[in-house]
Amino acid sequence: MSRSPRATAKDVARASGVSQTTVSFVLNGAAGHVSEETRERVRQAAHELGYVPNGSAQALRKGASRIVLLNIEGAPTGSSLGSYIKGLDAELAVHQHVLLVLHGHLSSQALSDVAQAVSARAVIDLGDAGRADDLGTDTETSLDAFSAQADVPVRYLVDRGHRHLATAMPDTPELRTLAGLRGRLIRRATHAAGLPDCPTLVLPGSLDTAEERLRAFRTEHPDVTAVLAYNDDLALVTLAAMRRLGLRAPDDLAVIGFDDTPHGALFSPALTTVHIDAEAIGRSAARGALGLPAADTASEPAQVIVRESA
Amino acid sequence: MSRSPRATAKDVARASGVSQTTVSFVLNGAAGHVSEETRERVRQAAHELGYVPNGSAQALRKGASRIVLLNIEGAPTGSSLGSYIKGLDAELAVHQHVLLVLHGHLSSQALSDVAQAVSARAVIDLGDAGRADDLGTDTETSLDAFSAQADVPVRYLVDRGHRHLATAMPDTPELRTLAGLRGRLIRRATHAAGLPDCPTLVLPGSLDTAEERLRAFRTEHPDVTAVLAYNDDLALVTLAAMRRLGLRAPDDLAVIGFDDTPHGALFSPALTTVHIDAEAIGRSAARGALGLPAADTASEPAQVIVRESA
DNA sequence: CACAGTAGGTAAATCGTATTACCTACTGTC
DNA sequence: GACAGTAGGTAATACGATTTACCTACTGTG
Repeated sequence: MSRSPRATAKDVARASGVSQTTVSFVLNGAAGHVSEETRERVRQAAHELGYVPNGSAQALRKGASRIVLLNIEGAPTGSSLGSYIKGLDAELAVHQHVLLVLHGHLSSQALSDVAQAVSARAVIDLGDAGRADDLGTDTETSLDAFSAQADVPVRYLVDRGHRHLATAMPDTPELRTLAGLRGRLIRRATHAAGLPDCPTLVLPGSLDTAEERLRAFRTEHPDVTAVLAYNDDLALVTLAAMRRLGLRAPDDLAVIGFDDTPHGALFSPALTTVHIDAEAIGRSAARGALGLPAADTASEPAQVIVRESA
Repeated sequence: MSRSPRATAKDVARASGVSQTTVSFVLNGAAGHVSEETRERVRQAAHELGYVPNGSAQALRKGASRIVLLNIEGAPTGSSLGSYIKGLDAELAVHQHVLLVLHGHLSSQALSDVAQAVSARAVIDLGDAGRADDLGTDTETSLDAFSAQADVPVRYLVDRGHRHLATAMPDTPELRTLAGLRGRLIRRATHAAGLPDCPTLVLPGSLDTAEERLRAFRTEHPDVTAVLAYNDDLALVTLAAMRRLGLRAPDDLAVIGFDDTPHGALFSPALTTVHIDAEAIGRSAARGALGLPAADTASEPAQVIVRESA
């Protein structure tokens, strides 16, 4: 079917007895006047030869490739970030683009170097929120959308009578920028709800240290009755530490996660969490990156999945 | 520092008073005779202009880009696959390559089309194991290395007196190929250990159905005393289903996971799991893809992290 | 002095595509 | 029958790098 050196536009031209120019016109549906017969002949030949345009050549000529860069700063893609990527990827695929995910930690400079190297069509930098420290501007980035629904769980907790909330944040540098953003949004939401200041419980991955930290936090902030964790993983750490300390959720302390990962339901007590339509956010981020008008289907609002822990 | 249109080799040439040919020779450290003075002058100019070679042009000329494709078939990167990617990414970065991760589900054809479109330097296809159905050939792909250490947990269980083992596999199509491979390797290991046939417990993500399935499985295979799950997530589903049925691990049924994810330690009973040096496997996969000799530092062997569940 | 060899460098072709600027019929209109 | 307009198409160039083939001193050697 396809010989070793793959067919070029010139090959297609030769096979269909026209010039390479015409091939290009036909295959790009461009303006050049070409008769319907010829169009068909060219399409045929292209199909038979298994012609796939060389992306590098296209990128060189047009100044931009069909690659969109996503920098996730080493964050794990298991949670809603995974769905986000899925949506992004799917929507890009519709428009013949591919998503290039950078899992490493890059400086802003390194990132833009890679961007140039592949002539990226667009760059989505989830580490950017940490660099540009002015959350005030309404850039409405995907990150914003990602974390914006912080007030949904806050309202839920308030409705249940909680007034002293706290956030649980990871101490790993990988997540600092993303976590920082979500933390600020939560604080903004509590403030808007007229609640007192919202202290932060910094938790490590290790259970031993977590227990330690939680104990200290409880004595320092005895009036806190509910914890909003950065994500489900951290919420589970909190619950596990509570179990060690003999505390029960939600009575001693209510815990609510973020992301609706599968693990949450398995735990005992089952984790109450916030479901975000990350896939839709990803799709809309894709449209944004490509400069397309916003999609017709908006994303569903955030939703509290009520289980046992809050 | 860097004006809008980024500097090309021609700009560097002009700035340092040489031809573009010379610039290319200097920057690639190639054979062409160039005096040390000139070299230095060119490097200076390149640095000052913030010159980054245009990857598309390079790819076009050389026939291959500095991009390596990884198809993960939509699998979540939270577990050891995440570490694998991290290692792959890091090692590739050392050699100035970038990893392009495809999260969608592509046909073999679509994959090779993308590969051509970006002139990929190499393609690593984790879905490939499912397509090429002859596990017999010793291709020693990264997948092989990935799942090869199946006999470590089997030996561990046998040492503890278990003789009737089972595997727990997901019913999601995303993971079928990877899971299938690991399942076959486990079966091969049990067979090599002279154990009786090893039935498969197919588990869904939903806890309700899981409970159902487990109950049925227990009546059908009453002699099974230990379960090797495809990964930690599935192991936790098993444990949660057991709790619902009033079963205790490890006494009623021993459960062992795969991947050593953080959640395992949080659970009660804490999950016994298999730690794989996935990052090293990733690094070596990178070297393989680039055609480099195998690294000096081999990966550590698989290791059972003994906690409570087995 | 003639001639080879080398150090230091450059012009030009090439990769595969998109696009601009042409060019050649042919048709209709007055 | 002159002239405009259009349908259908092509030649040539540019994108930015790599690489081959060449070119010009200059140096040493017999």
